[in-house]
Amino acid sequence: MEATDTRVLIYEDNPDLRLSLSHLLGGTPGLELVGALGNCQQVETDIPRLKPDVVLMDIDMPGINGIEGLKRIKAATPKVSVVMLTVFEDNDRVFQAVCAGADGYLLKKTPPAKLLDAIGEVRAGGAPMTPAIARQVLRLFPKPVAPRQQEDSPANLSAREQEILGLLVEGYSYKMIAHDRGISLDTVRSHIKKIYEKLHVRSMTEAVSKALRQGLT
Amino acid sequence: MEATDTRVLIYEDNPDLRLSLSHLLGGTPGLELVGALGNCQQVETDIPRLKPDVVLMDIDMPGINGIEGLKRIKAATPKVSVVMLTVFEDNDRVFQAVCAGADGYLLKKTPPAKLLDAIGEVRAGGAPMTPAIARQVLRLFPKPVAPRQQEDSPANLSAREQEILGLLVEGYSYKMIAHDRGISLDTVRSHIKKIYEKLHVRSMTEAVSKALRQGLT
DNA sequence: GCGCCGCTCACATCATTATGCGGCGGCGCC
DNA sequence: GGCGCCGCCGCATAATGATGTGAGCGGCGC
Repeated sequence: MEATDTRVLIYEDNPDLRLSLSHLLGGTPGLELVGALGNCQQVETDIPRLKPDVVLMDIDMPGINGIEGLKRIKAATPKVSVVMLTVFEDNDRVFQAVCAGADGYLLKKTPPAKLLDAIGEVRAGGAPMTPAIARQVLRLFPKPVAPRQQEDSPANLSAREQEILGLLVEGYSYKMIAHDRGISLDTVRSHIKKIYEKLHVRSMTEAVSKALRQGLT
Repeated sequence: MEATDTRVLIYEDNPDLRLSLSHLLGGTPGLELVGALGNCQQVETDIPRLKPDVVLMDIDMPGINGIEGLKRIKAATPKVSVVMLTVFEDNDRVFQAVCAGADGYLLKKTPPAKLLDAIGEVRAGGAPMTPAIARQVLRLFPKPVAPRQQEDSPANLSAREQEILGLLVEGYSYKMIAHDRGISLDTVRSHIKKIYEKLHVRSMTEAVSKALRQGLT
Protein backbone atom coordinates (compact mmCIF):
# COMPACT_ATOMS: atom_id res chain seq x y z
CA MET A 1 0.00 0.00 0.00
CA GLU A 2 2.64 2.50 1.05
CA ALA A 3 4.76 3.03 -1.99
CA THR A 4 6.95 5.59 -0.26
CA ASP A 5 8.37 6.22 3.16
CA THR A 6 6.41 8.01 5.84
CA ARG A 7 7.63 11.57 6.05
CA VAL A 8 8.06 12.68 9.63
CA LEU A 9 8.60 16.17 10.98
CA ILE A 10 9.65 16.92 14.53
CA TYR A 11 8.95 20.03 16.60
CA GLU A 12 10.84 19.86 19.86
CA ASP A 13 12.57 22.72 21.56
CA ASN A 14 14.89 20.65 23.71
CA PRO A 15 18.03 20.19 21.59
CA ASP A 16 19.05 16.96 23.27
CA LEU A 17 15.71 15.31 22.85
CA ARG A 18 15.40 16.69 19.34
CA LEU A 19 18.69 15.11 18.47
CA SER A 20 17.87 11.75 19.93
CA LEU A 21 14.49 11.70 18.25
CA SER A 22 16.17 12.59 14.98
CA HIS A 23 18.60 9.76 15.34
CA LEU A 24 15.88 7.34 16.22
CA LEU A 25 13.66 8.24 13.29
CA GLY A 26 16.45 8.85 10.83
CA GLY A 27 17.76 5.36 11.39
CA THR A 28 14.45 3.63 10.87
CA PRO A 29 13.62 2.02 7.53
CA GLY A 30 10.30 3.13 6.16
CA LEU A 31 10.55 6.54 7.77
CA GLU A 32 12.01 9.68 6.33
CA LEU A 33 12.84 12.47 8.70
CA VAL A 34 12.09 15.63 6.76
CA GLY A 35 12.88 18.05 9.54
CA ALA A 36 13.55 18.54 13.23
CA LEU A 37 12.72 22.06 14.30
CA GLY A 38 13.07 23.84 17.62
CA ASN A 39 9.94 25.92 17.34
CA CYS A 40 6.86 26.27 15.20
CA GLN A 41 7.07 29.93 14.38
CA GLN A 42 7.02 29.09 10.70
CA VAL A 43 4.66 26.19 10.91
CA GLU A 44 2.47 27.52 8.10
CA THR A 45 5.36 27.46 5.68
CA ASP A 46 7.15 24.45 7.14
CA ILE A 47 4.33 22.12 6.33
CA PRO A 48 3.90 22.81 2.63
CA ARG A 49 7.65 22.92 2.25
CA LEU A 50 8.48 19.70 4.03
CA LYS A 51 5.24 17.88 3.27
CA PRO A 52 5.26 15.61 6.31
CA ASP A 53 2.81 12.78 6.70
CA VAL A 54 3.20 12.77 10.45
CA VAL A 55 4.27 15.54 12.81
CA LEU A 56 5.61 14.89 16.28
CA MET A 57 4.77 18.00 18.23
CA ASP A 58 6.10 18.90 21.62
CA ILE A 59 3.46 20.68 23.64
CA ASP A 60 5.71 22.87 25.76
CA MET A 61 7.58 25.17 23.47
CA PRO A 62 8.47 28.82 23.76
CA GLY A 63 6.77 31.20 21.39
CA ILE A 64 4.02 29.33 19.67
CA ASN A 65 3.23 26.32 21.79
CA GLY A 66 2.34 22.90 20.53
CA ILE A 67 -1.40 23.31 20.89
CA GLU A 68 -1.33 26.44 18.80
CA GLY A 69 0.96 24.77 16.28
CA LEU A 70 -1.43 21.86 16.10
CA LYS A 71 -4.35 24.18 15.44
CA ARG A 72 -2.50 25.90 12.65
CA ILE A 73 -1.55 22.65 11.01
CA LYS A 74 -5.07 21.30 11.23
CA ALA A 75 -6.53 24.53 9.92
CA ALA A 76 -4.38 24.47 6.82
CA THR A 77 -3.70 20.81 6.16
CA PRO A 78 -5.98 18.56 8.19
CA LYS A 79 -4.66 15.51 6.40
CA VAL A 80 -1.35 15.75 8.19
CA SER A 81 -1.36 13.58 11.31
CA VAL A 82 -0.12 15.25 14.45
CA VAL A 83 1.03 13.32 17.48
CA MET A 84 1.51 15.39 20.59
CA LEU A 85 4.42 14.78 22.91
CA THR A 86 4.38 15.90 26.47
CA VAL A 87 5.91 15.31 29.83
CA PHE A 88 2.77 15.67 31.88
CA GLU A 89 -0.61 14.16 31.50
CA ASP A 90 -2.40 17.16 32.73
CA ASN A 91 -6.04 17.35 32.08
CA ASP A 92 -6.20 20.74 30.50
CA ARG A 93 -3.55 20.08 27.91
CA VAL A 94 -5.10 16.83 26.89
CA PHE A 95 -8.44 18.54 26.56
CA GLN A 96 -7.08 21.31 24.42
CA ALA A 97 -5.11 18.97 22.23
CA VAL A 98 -8.06 16.70 21.67
CA CYS A 99 -10.30 19.61 20.81
CA ALA A 100 -7.74 20.91 18.38
CA GLY A 101 -7.72 17.63 16.53
CA ALA A 102 -4.62 15.82 17.75
CA ASP A 103 -4.18 12.38 16.24
CA GLY A 104 -2.23 10.95 19.11
CA TYR A 105 -0.90 11.87 22.49
CA LEU A 106 2.21 10.33 23.96
CA LEU A 107 4.49 10.92 26.88
CA LYS A 108 8.06 11.87 26.20
CA LYS A 109 9.18 8.98 28.29
CA THR A 110 7.59 6.63 25.79
CA PRO A 111 10.19 4.04 24.85
CA PRO A 112 11.65 4.41 21.35
CA ALA A 113 10.09 1.22 20.07
CA LYS A 114 6.65 2.39 21.14
CA LEU A 115 7.22 5.70 19.50
CA LEU A 116 7.98 4.03 16.20
CA ASP A 117 4.94 1.85 16.61
CA ALA A 118 2.89 4.94 17.20
CA ILE A 119 3.97 6.49 13.93
CA GLY A 120 2.91 3.37 12.13
CA GLU A 121 -0.38 3.36 13.94
CA VAL A 122 -1.22 6.90 13.14
CA ARG A 123 -0.42 6.25 9.49
CA ALA A 124 -2.80 3.33 9.59
CA GLY A 125 -5.58 5.55 10.83
CA GLY A 126 -5.12 4.90 14.52
CA ALA A 127 -4.65 7.29 17.37
CA PRO A 128 -1.83 6.17 19.61
CA MET A 129 -2.09 7.25 23.19
CA THR A 130 -1.11 5.93 26.54
CA PRO A 131 -3.82 4.27 28.58
CA ALA A 132 -3.62 6.98 31.20
CA ILE A 133 -4.24 9.64 28.62
CA ALA A 134 -6.97 7.61 27.02
CA ARG A 135 -8.66 7.62 30.36
CA GLN A 136 -8.42 11.37 30.52
CA VAL A 137 -10.06 11.57 27.16
CA LEU A 138 -12.87 9.31 28.23
CA ARG A 139 -13.40 11.38 31.34
CA LEU A 140 -13.50 14.52 29.28
CA PHE A 141 -16.05 13.01 27.02
CA PRO A 142 -19.34 14.64 27.67
CA LYS A 143 -22.35 12.47 28.01
CA PRO A 144 -24.70 13.89 25.47
CA VAL A 145 -27.92 12.45 24.33
CA ALA A 146 -27.68 8.97 23.02
CA PRO A 147 -29.99 9.12 20.01
CA ARG A 148 -32.06 6.26 21.28
CA GLN A 149 -33.97 4.51 18.61
CA GLN A 150 -37.04 2.74 19.77
CA GLU A 151 -37.21 -0.97 19.44
CA ASP A 152 -39.51 -1.77 16.60
CA SER A 153 -40.32 -3.72 13.52
CA PRO A 154 -39.45 -7.34 14.18
CA ALA A 155 -39.52 -7.37 10.38
CA ASN A 156 -40.51 -11.02 10.59
CA LEU A 157 -36.88 -12.01 10.99
CA SER A 158 -36.26 -14.73 13.53
CA ALA A 159 -34.05 -13.91 16.50
CA ARG A 160 -31.16 -15.78 14.99
CA GLU A 161 -31.56 -14.02 11.72
CA GLN A 162 -31.59 -10.61 13.33
CA GLU A 163 -28.49 -11.53 15.23
CA ILE A 164 -26.65 -12.48 12.07
CA LEU A 165 -27.89 -9.45 10.24
CA GLY A 166 -26.43 -7.40 13.04
CA LEU A 167 -23.07 -9.00 12.49
CA LEU A 168 -23.24 -8.30 8.76
CA VAL A 169 -23.86 -4.67 9.59
CA GLU A 170 -20.76 -4.70 11.72
CA GLY A 171 -18.78 -5.77 8.70
CA TYR A 172 -18.35 -9.42 9.58
CA SER A 173 -17.69 -11.84 6.75
CA TYR A 174 -19.39 -15.22 6.53
CA LYS A 175 -16.25 -16.80 7.91
CA MET A 176 -16.07 -14.47 10.86
CA ILE A 177 -19.70 -15.01 11.71
CA ALA A 178 -19.28 -18.76 11.53
CA HIS A 179 -16.25 -18.62 13.76
CA ASP A 180 -17.64 -16.09 16.19
CA ARG A 181 -20.92 -17.90 16.59
CA GLY A 182 -19.41 -21.36 16.51
CA ILE A 183 -21.53 -22.55 13.60
CA SER A 184 -20.55 -23.76 10.18
CA LEU A 185 -20.02 -21.64 7.14
CA ASP A 186 -22.86 -23.37 5.39
CA THR A 187 -25.20 -22.56 8.19
CA VAL A 188 -24.31 -18.93 7.91
CA ARG A 189 -25.08 -19.11 4.20
CA SER A 190 -28.35 -20.73 4.99
CA HIS A 191 -29.38 -18.04 7.44
CA ILE A 192 -28.33 -15.27 5.12
CA LYS A 193 -30.27 -16.76 2.26
CA LYS A 194 -33.39 -16.58 4.35
CA ILE A 195 -32.63 -13.05 5.47
CA TYR A 196 -32.35 -12.02 1.82
CA GLU A 197 -35.68 -13.57 1.04
CA LYS A 198 -37.40 -11.84 3.89
CA LEU A 199 -35.87 -8.45 3.24
CA HIS A 200 -36.24 -8.80 -0.52
CA VAL A 201 -32.60 -8.06 -1.18
CA ARG A 202 -29.92 -9.84 -3.16
CA SER A 203 -26.65 -8.81 -1.60
CA MET A 204 -24.95 -8.09 1.66
CA THR A 205 -24.73 -4.39 0.98
CA GLU A 206 -28.44 -4.12 0.31
CA ALA A 207 -29.18 -6.03 3.46
CA VAL A 208 -26.88 -3.82 5.51
CA SER A 209 -28.35 -0.70 4.03
CA LYS A 210 -31.88 -1.83 4.71
CA ALA A 211 -31.03 -2.92 8.21
CA LEU A 212 -29.45 0.38 9.13
CA ARG A 213 -32.19 2.44 7.59
CA GLN A 214 -34.98 0.50 9.19
CA GLY A 215 -33.31 0.37 12.55
CA LEU A 216 -33.07 -3.38 12.68
CA THR A 217 -29.88 -2.96 14.61
CA MET B 1 1.38 -3.62 46.46
CA GLU B 2 -1.94 -5.21 45.76
CA ALA B 3 -3.00 -6.81 48.96
CA THR B 4 -5.54 -8.89 47.11
CA ASP B 5 -5.99 -10.22 43.64
CA THR B 6 -7.89 -8.36 40.99
CA ARG B 7 -11.28 -9.96 40.66
CA VAL B 8 -12.26 -10.36 37.02
CA LEU B 9 -15.64 -11.24 35.57
CA ILE B 10 -16.18 -12.23 31.95
CA TYR B 11 -19.30 -11.82 29.83
CA GLU B 12 -18.84 -13.53 26.49
CA ASP B 13 -21.44 -15.53 24.66
CA ASN B 14 -19.06 -17.49 22.44
CA PRO B 15 -18.26 -20.61 24.44
CA ASP B 16 -14.89 -21.15 22.82
CA LEU B 17 -13.67 -17.67 23.45
CA ARG B 18 -15.15 -17.69 26.92
CA LEU B 19 -13.22 -20.82 27.70
CA SER B 20 -9.94 -19.55 26.38
CA LEU B 21 -10.34 -16.28 28.22
CA SER B 22 -11.12 -18.19 31.38
CA HIS B 23 -8.01 -20.28 31.02
CA LEU B 24 -5.91 -17.24 30.30
CA LEU B 25 -7.14 -15.27 33.28
CA GLY B 26 -7.48 -18.19 35.60
CA GLY B 27 -3.85 -19.08 35.09
CA THR B 28 -2.51 -15.62 35.79
CA PRO B 29 -1.10 -14.76 39.19
CA GLY B 30 -2.61 -11.63 40.65
CA LEU B 31 -5.92 -12.21 38.94
CA GLU B 32 -8.89 -14.06 40.24
CA LEU B 33 -11.52 -15.14 37.78
CA VAL B 34 -14.79 -14.82 39.64
CA GLY B 35 -17.03 -15.79 36.76
CA ALA B 36 -17.38 -16.33 33.03
CA LEU B 37 -20.94 -15.90 31.89
CA GLY B 38 -22.57 -16.30 28.51
CA ASN B 39 -25.03 -13.45 28.85
CA CYS B 40 -25.80 -10.55 31.10
CA GLN B 41 -29.40 -11.22 31.79
CA GLN B 42 -28.67 -11.25 35.50
CA VAL B 43 -26.06 -8.55 35.48
CA GLU B 44 -27.71 -6.67 38.33
CA THR B 45 -27.39 -9.64 40.62
CA ASP B 46 -24.13 -10.98 39.19
CA ILE B 47 -22.18 -7.91 40.20
CA PRO B 48 -23.03 -7.74 43.90
CA ARG B 49 -22.69 -11.51 44.13
CA LEU B 50 -19.33 -11.86 42.40
CA LYS B 51 -17.93 -8.46 43.32
CA PRO B 52 -15.58 -8.08 40.36
CA ASP B 53 -13.05 -5.28 40.14
CA VAL B 54 -12.89 -5.53 36.38
CA VAL B 55 -15.47 -6.80 33.92
CA LEU B 56 -14.60 -7.94 30.41
CA MET B 57 -17.75 -7.41 28.41
CA ASP B 58 -18.40 -8.69 24.93
CA ILE B 59 -20.43 -6.20 22.95
CA ASP B 60 -22.26 -8.55 20.66
CA MET B 61 -24.40 -10.78 22.77
CA PRO B 62 -27.91 -12.02 22.25
CA GLY B 63 -30.49 -10.75 24.67
CA ILE B 64 -29.00 -7.91 26.64
CA ASN B 65 -26.06 -6.68 24.65
CA GLY B 66 -22.79 -5.46 26.06
CA ILE B 67 -23.64 -1.77 25.85
CA GLU B 68 -26.79 -2.30 27.82
CA GLY B 69 -24.94 -4.48 30.30
CA LEU B 70 -22.34 -1.76 30.68
CA LYS B 71 -25.00 0.82 31.40
CA ARG B 72 -26.56 -1.33 34.05
CA ILE B 73 -23.27 -1.95 35.75
CA LYS B 74 -22.35 1.70 35.72
CA ALA B 75 -25.75 2.72 36.97
CA ALA B 76 -25.52 0.46 39.98
CA THR B 77 -21.82 0.21 40.71
CA PRO B 78 -19.80 2.82 38.84
CA LYS B 79 -16.65 1.79 40.67
CA VAL B 80 -16.44 -1.43 38.73
CA SER B 81 -14.22 -1.04 35.69
CA VAL B 82 -15.66 -2.35 32.47
CA VAL B 83 -13.54 -3.16 29.45
CA MET B 84 -15.48 -3.75 26.27
CA LEU B 85 -14.47 -6.49 23.85
CA THR B 86 -15.47 -6.48 20.23
CA VAL B 87 -14.41 -7.77 16.87
CA PHE B 88 -14.82 -4.56 14.98
CA GLU B 89 -14.20 -1.00 15.87
CA ASP B 90 -17.28 0.53 14.43
CA ASN B 91 -18.05 4.09 15.18
CA ASP B 92 -21.47 3.72 16.60
CA ARG B 93 -20.57 1.07 19.14
CA VAL B 94 -17.55 2.98 20.31
CA PHE B 95 -19.67 6.05 20.70
CA GLN B 96 -22.31 4.27 22.69
CA ALA B 97 -19.76 2.53 24.86
CA VAL B 98 -17.90 5.72 25.60
CA CYS B 99 -21.09 7.54 26.46
CA ALA B 100 -22.10 4.73 28.74
CA GLY B 101 -18.86 4.99 30.64
CA ALA B 102 -16.67 2.20 29.34
CA ASP B 103 -13.23 2.11 30.90
CA GLY B 104 -11.52 0.44 27.99
CA TYR B 105 -12.23 -0.89 24.58
CA LEU B 106 -10.28 -3.75 23.05
CA LEU B 107 -10.51 -5.97 20.01
CA LYS B 108 -11.07 -9.65 20.53
CA LYS B 109 -8.01 -10.36 18.50
CA THR B 110 -5.91 -8.60 21.11
CA PRO B 111 -3.06 -10.93 22.01
CA PRO B 112 -3.35 -12.53 25.46
CA ALA B 113 -0.39 -10.67 26.85
CA LYS B 114 -1.92 -7.34 25.86
CA LEU B 115 -5.17 -8.34 27.40
CA LEU B 116 -3.51 -9.03 30.69
CA ASP B 117 -1.67 -5.73 30.43
CA ALA B 118 -4.97 -4.02 29.84
CA ILE B 119 -6.45 -5.39 33.02
CA GLY B 120 -3.48 -4.04 34.89
CA GLU B 121 -3.83 -0.70 33.21
CA VAL B 122 -7.45 -0.32 33.99
CA ARG B 123 -6.74 -1.18 37.61
CA ALA B 124 -4.09 1.50 37.60
CA GLY B 125 -6.58 4.07 36.43
CA GLY B 126 -5.80 3.86 32.74
CA ALA B 127 -8.12 3.24 29.84
CA PRO B 128 -6.70 0.58 27.56
CA MET B 129 -7.80 0.86 23.98
CA THR B 130 -6.35 0.13 20.61
CA PRO B 131 -5.03 3.06 18.62
CA ALA B 132 -7.73 2.61 16.01
CA ILE B 133 -10.40 2.87 18.65
CA ALA B 134 -8.69 5.77 20.30
CA ARG B 135 -8.92 7.50 16.99
CA GLN B 136 -12.62 6.91 16.86
CA VAL B 137 -12.97 8.42 20.28
CA LEU B 138 -11.02 11.47 19.23
CA ARG B 139 -13.16 11.85 16.17
CA LEU B 140 -16.28 11.71 18.26
CA PHE B 141 -14.96 14.27 20.61
CA PRO B 142 -14.59 17.71 19.11
CA LYS B 143 -18.26 18.02 18.27
CA PRO B 144 -19.48 19.52 21.55
CA VAL B 145 -16.67 22.03 21.71
CA ALA B 146 -16.55 22.79 18.02
CA PRO B 147 -13.73 25.27 18.20
CA ARG B 148 -14.04 25.84 14.51
CA GLN B 149 -15.98 24.83 11.50
CA GLN B 150 -17.80 21.59 11.83
CA GLU B 151 -17.45 20.91 8.14
CA ASP B 152 -18.53 17.31 8.32
CA SER B 153 -15.55 16.62 6.15
CA PRO B 154 -16.58 14.29 3.36
CA ALA B 155 -13.83 12.18 4.86
CA ASN B 156 -11.55 13.49 2.12
CA LEU B 157 -13.38 11.43 -0.43
CA SER B 158 -13.36 12.99 -3.87
CA ALA B 159 -16.66 13.84 -5.50
CA ARG B 160 -16.49 10.80 -7.71
CA GLU B 161 -15.68 8.56 -4.79
CA GLN B 162 -18.61 9.84 -2.79
CA GLU B 163 -20.84 9.30 -5.77
CA ILE B 164 -19.76 5.70 -6.05
CA LEU B 165 -20.01 5.13 -2.33
CA GLY B 166 -23.56 6.36 -2.59
CA LEU B 167 -24.29 3.75 -5.21
CA LEU B 168 -22.78 1.03 -3.02
CA VAL B 169 -25.10 2.10 -0.25
CA GLU B 170 -28.00 1.74 -2.64
CA GLY B 171 -26.97 -1.83 -3.16
CA TYR B 172 -25.41 -1.48 -6.60
CA SER B 173 -22.86 -4.09 -7.64
CA TYR B 174 -19.61 -3.19 -9.38
CA LYS B 175 -21.20 -4.12 -12.66
CA MET B 176 -24.25 -1.99 -12.11
CA ILE B 177 -22.15 0.99 -11.15
CA ALA B 178 -19.97 0.59 -14.21
CA HIS B 179 -22.98 0.40 -16.47
CA ASP B 180 -24.87 3.15 -14.69
CA ARG B 181 -22.00 5.59 -14.88
CA GLY B 182 -20.72 4.46 -18.23
CA ILE B 183 -17.27 3.57 -16.98
CA SER B 184 -15.42 0.30 -17.01
CA LEU B 185 -15.57 -2.33 -14.33
CA ASP B 186 -11.90 -1.86 -13.60
CA THR B 187 -12.41 1.81 -13.02
CA VAL B 188 -15.06 1.02 -10.50
CA ARG B 189 -12.65 -1.32 -8.78
CA SER B 190 -10.06 1.38 -8.77
CA HIS B 191 -12.35 3.93 -7.14
CA ILE B 192 -13.55 1.48 -4.57
CA LYS B 193 -10.02 0.54 -3.65
CA LYS B 194 -9.33 4.16 -2.86
CA ILE B 195 -12.53 4.51 -0.92
CA TYR B 196 -11.52 1.55 1.22
CA GLU B 197 -8.16 3.08 1.90
CA LYS B 198 -9.64 6.38 2.90
CA LEU B 199 -12.34 4.91 5.10
CA HIS B 200 -10.02 2.26 6.51
CA VAL B 201 -12.36 -0.56 5.65
CA ARG B 202 -11.87 -3.81 3.79
CA SER B 203 -15.25 -4.72 2.40
CA MET B 204 -18.36 -3.31 0.86
CA THR B 205 -20.44 -3.95 3.92
CA GLU B 206 -18.05 -2.09 6.16
CA ALA B 207 -17.96 0.79 3.75
CA VAL B 208 -21.74 0.93 3.54
CA SER B 209 -22.08 0.74 7.29
CA LYS B 210 -19.57 3.50 7.81
CA ALA B 211 -21.12 5.66 5.16
CA LEU B 212 -24.57 5.41 6.62
CA ARG B 213 -23.46 5.94 10.16
CA GLN B 214 -21.27 8.88 9.40
CA GLY B 215 -23.83 10.46 7.17
CA LEU B 216 -21.70 10.44 4.07
CA THR B 217 -24.89 10.04 2.17
C1' DG C 1 7.63 22.67 -17.54
C1' DC C 2 7.11 19.36 -13.92
C1' DG C 3 4.93 16.90 -10.33
C1' DC C 4 0.80 15.59 -7.98
C1' DC C 5 -3.86 14.12 -8.07
C1' DG C 6 -8.14 12.56 -9.77
C1' DC C 7 -10.15 9.69 -13.23
C1' DT C 8 -9.76 6.25 -16.47
C1' DC C 9 -8.54 1.41 -18.05
C1' DA C 10 -6.30 -3.33 -18.24
C1' DC C 11 -4.83 -7.94 -16.67
C1' DA C 12 -4.21 -11.35 -13.24
C1' DT C 13 -5.13 -14.08 -9.13
C1' DC C 14 -7.26 -15.46 -5.08
C1' DA C 15 -11.10 -15.09 -1.76
C1' DT C 16 -15.73 -14.52 -0.84
C1' DT C 17 -20.53 -14.48 -1.91
C1' DA C 18 -24.90 -16.00 -4.28
C1' DT C 19 -27.78 -19.73 -5.37
C1' DG C 20 -29.76 -24.22 -5.83
C1' DC C 21 -30.07 -28.81 -4.26
C1' DG C 22 -30.60 -31.73 -0.46
C1' DG C 23 -30.95 -33.66 4.67
C1' DC C 24 -31.55 -33.92 9.97
C1' DG C 25 -33.73 -32.98 14.55
C1' DG C 26 -36.75 -30.17 17.46
C1' DC C 27 -41.00 -27.56 18.55
C1' DG C 28 -45.62 -25.98 18.54
C1' DC C 29 -50.21 -26.62 16.55
C1' DC C 30 -54.54 -28.64 14.95
C1' DG D 1 -49.50 -37.93 14.22
C1' DG D 2 -48.70 -34.96 10.29
C1' DC D 3 -47.37 -30.21 9.06
C1' DG D 4 -44.81 -26.04 9.06
C1' DC D 5 -41.15 -23.20 10.89
C1' DC D 6 -36.71 -22.86 12.78
C1' DG D 7 -31.89 -23.88 13.36
C1' DC D 8 -28.35 -26.65 11.78
C1' DC D 9 -25.25 -28.90 8.09
C1' DG D 10 -23.22 -30.37 3.35
C1' DC D 11 -21.88 -30.03 -1.74
C1' DA D 12 -21.39 -27.73 -6.10
C1' DT D 13 -21.17 -24.05 -9.45
C1' DA D 14 -21.18 -19.47 -11.08
C1' DA D 15 -20.77 -14.76 -10.06
C1' DT D 16 -18.80 -11.12 -7.63
C1' DG D 17 -15.50 -8.83 -4.90
C1' DA D 18 -10.60 -7.84 -3.09
C1' DT D 19 -5.89 -6.83 -4.16
C1' DG D 20 -1.66 -6.04 -6.81
C1' DT D 21 0.75 -4.04 -10.69
C1' DG D 22 0.90 -0.94 -14.17
C1' DA D 23 -0.26 2.87 -17.23
C1' DG D 24 -2.33 7.01 -19.94
C1' DC D 25 -4.55 11.66 -19.69
C1' DG D 26 -5.88 16.22 -18.18
C1' DG D 27 -6.03 19.86 -14.68
C1' DC D 28 -3.75 22.61 -11.16
C1' DG D 29 -0.15 24.85 -8.68
C1' DC D 30 4.61 26.27 -8.19
